[in-house]
Amino acid sequence: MERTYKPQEFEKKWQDKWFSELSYEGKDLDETRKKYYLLVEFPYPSGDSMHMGHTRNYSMFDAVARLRRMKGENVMFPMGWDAFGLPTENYAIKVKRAPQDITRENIDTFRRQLKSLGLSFDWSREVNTTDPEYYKWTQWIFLKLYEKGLAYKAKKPINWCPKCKVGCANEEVVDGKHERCGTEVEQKDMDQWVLRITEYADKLDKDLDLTDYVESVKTRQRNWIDAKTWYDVKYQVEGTDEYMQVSTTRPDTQFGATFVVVAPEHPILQELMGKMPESNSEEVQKYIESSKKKSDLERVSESKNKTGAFTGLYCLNSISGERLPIYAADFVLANIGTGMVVGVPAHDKRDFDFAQKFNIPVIRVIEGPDGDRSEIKEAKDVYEDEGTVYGSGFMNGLGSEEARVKAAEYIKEKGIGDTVRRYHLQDWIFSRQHYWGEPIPIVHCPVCGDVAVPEDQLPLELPYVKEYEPSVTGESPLAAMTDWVNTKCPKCGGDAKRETDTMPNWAGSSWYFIRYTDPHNTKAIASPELMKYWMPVDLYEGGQEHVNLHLLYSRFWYKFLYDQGIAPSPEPYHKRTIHGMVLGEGGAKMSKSLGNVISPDDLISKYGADVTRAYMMFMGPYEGDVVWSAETINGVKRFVSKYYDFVLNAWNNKQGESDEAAHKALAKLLKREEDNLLSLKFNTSISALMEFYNEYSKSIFNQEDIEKLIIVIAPSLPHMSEELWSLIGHKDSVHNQQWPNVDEKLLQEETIEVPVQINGKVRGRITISTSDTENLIREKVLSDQALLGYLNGGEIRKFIYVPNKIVNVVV
RNA sequence: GCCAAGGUGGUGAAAUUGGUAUACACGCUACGUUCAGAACGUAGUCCUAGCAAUAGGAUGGGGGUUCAAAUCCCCCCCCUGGCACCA
Repeated sequence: MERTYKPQEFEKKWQDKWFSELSYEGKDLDETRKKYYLLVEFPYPSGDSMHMGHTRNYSMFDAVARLRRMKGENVMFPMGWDAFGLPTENYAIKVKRAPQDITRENIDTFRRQLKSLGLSFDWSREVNTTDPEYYKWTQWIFLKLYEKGLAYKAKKPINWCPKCKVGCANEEVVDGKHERCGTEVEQKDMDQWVLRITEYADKLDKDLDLTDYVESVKTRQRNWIDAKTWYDVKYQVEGTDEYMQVSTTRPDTQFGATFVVVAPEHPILQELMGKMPESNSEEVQKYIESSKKKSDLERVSESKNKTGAFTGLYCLNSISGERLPIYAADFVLANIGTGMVVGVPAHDKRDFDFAQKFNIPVIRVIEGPDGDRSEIKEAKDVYEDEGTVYGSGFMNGLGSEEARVKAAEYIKEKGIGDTVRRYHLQDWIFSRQHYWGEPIPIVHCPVCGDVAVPEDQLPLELPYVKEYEPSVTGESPLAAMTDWVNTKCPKCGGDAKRETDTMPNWAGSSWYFIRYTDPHNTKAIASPELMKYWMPVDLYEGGQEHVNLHLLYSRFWYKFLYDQGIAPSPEPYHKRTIHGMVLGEGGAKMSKSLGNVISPDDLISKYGADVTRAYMMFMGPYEGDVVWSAETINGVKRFVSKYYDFVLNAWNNKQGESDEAAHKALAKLLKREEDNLLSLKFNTSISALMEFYNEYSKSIFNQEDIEKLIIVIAPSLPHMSEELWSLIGHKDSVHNQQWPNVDEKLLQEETIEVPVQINGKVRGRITISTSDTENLIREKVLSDQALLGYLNGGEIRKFIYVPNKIVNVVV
């Protein structure tokens, strides 16, 4: 049969109408309705077309936005552009055009593509991180951080390509080599701006309890922060007045310490060099030289085979009083703890490996389960868990945790050390030696030092330059712009130079969700009333690649603004969920080089926006990766066009009363759609529609039910729903209709079929009334001849009836 | 090594969270429609035995709890992501 469903003939018409009437605006300060702030990660507008991943994520959440609006909520569903960054800069260098112009064109493409999917974004709130009116406030937040001492300058290593003579971003370094030329990159120390995120590390960890993120996101945030209490203790070097600042997280094992290890690059080794016996100092010097040549990768890959050098020196363990030999070894890292570690071979695998190699004794001090104190002879016996402490003086008999408390008291009392909070999370290096980012609003004055650009001079605009390549000194291309660089000091008026580093691409995305609440405000990042009304974000959906850094950075900025009395809540996002990826046919990542990229434009012109969207939802569960299949989309297309004909036929054959079964099933369908979409089960929301169609497409419906047949598909098939709505004579939009309240009575069945098991095996089913008592059901089962056959006249030991679910008879 | 999420038909996947395993869709098979293809329609499709009714088996493997396990507990295997000599 020829299908009448021709989406190309009406989708554009409805999109034009939707977007010209701005019907999807979230209404500010509307206290009559529940507000719902639905945030999807904004895209990086690359030079290629929009990705299938965007298509899928946005389609899914557009259904949620549309459903919630129909349920009467005041939904804000905004969109914008995260447009600073390297891909555009590299492309600009290649084609010798301004990134500003390229970005504008890319955004136009992306906006057109999003609109051609019929996504109901609130375009009146569009933001663009590269717009000076936007980054004015990014710079303003930076100055606030600077003012509060949370932005500071420090020498930090950057990746330096000696061949191209440029600094490169981490993303440009693949396997230790510069992506562009294949040369091995070096580390070069440069003055850089750093944000003191570690100041917020404990809050960022603890306040995860205030949120409703999916558990895996919380875990990943916690692991990334990895906050630990360290115990730094001073050990005197025997025969000298030098002290070693040794660090551990397990002071409960201190009495098992049999040696001390220093990272080879640690400066204390040079200080001790003169005190070492000559043969030892030579050996240590040689060891330091050789380990300098090793890359990080080599260090790790050799981890099984420990290396090191004995200094010939000993120190006194100030907790146990033991005399410990001091070694230099590169399995200890200079930047972890104090770079000096106590070796406890019985309770640390690495220490054990080292002790074996250098014939150092192994002393056990923590009991295993059931009081196990057996000797540690092999690597597999090493006991790293906690337990009762023995052979440890003042800590004897305590559990590991209590022992640590005791140890902390002890070292503080004796004045030999202290506890320190340390994190895996490092302070955030905020400088980039690139052009396409927000200029850092600082002026370097030879008299006054670093001076903040006054607020009324913001935005500090990025000037157009001729060359976008980083300069041969490793500085940003802005350094060559002498007109721009040379300025006056805002404080003393003397000659001064501007900071030429720019901000990382994480900057603009760290607060965009705030700007959406009040995107055109020229006086503040957003008005307090609007922030208070809309924040926090109710649901933030995004990719797992942003779960570590972006989430942490944006929570950090938001918490900082909260502490300044600007942001209205301690956390920016109430809930955070993660989508899966769309993979190419066969399961490989879609990429230009593999040639397996599917363009949303092609799909929309071939199948229409609704089929594309519904297919994206149907492919698989939201959190999982899905594999593109050209064949499967036909199934969805088939269903969508059949449903279109079904509604039109139902309209032509409509009666005063719907078939009772169909009427009830429709009520259930509305409930299922609502439940599925709100719990992000997009795939089953589409199957539910298919099931209903398969069962009731030949049924008779009345006018009211036909309208519901159209409303129920409005969230997931918005164009077709709108078209059908107008075809049956409505002038207003289906998307402005109320989502029907379902009569609970229609969801209840009076009679149902329940399976009957004999000894756990299904042997038949009986029809019961939902109000039947257990006794009545027992009678029904025992009077069923077919079921009696299975009982074999045996004695009934147990009769189980789970109301409305199942009967099990145990014989 | 550690952390996280998984493993269900030929394929993508469902399973009201302990209650009829495999819904829905793809693919495949047969028949029909069609000049042909595409598209469409009807029927079938977890495995084994049987013409059939039916019986037995099956959710990575093994054990356990329970009237009842894909789901809960213990051990093992495999795939995917992240972190990684973090003391």
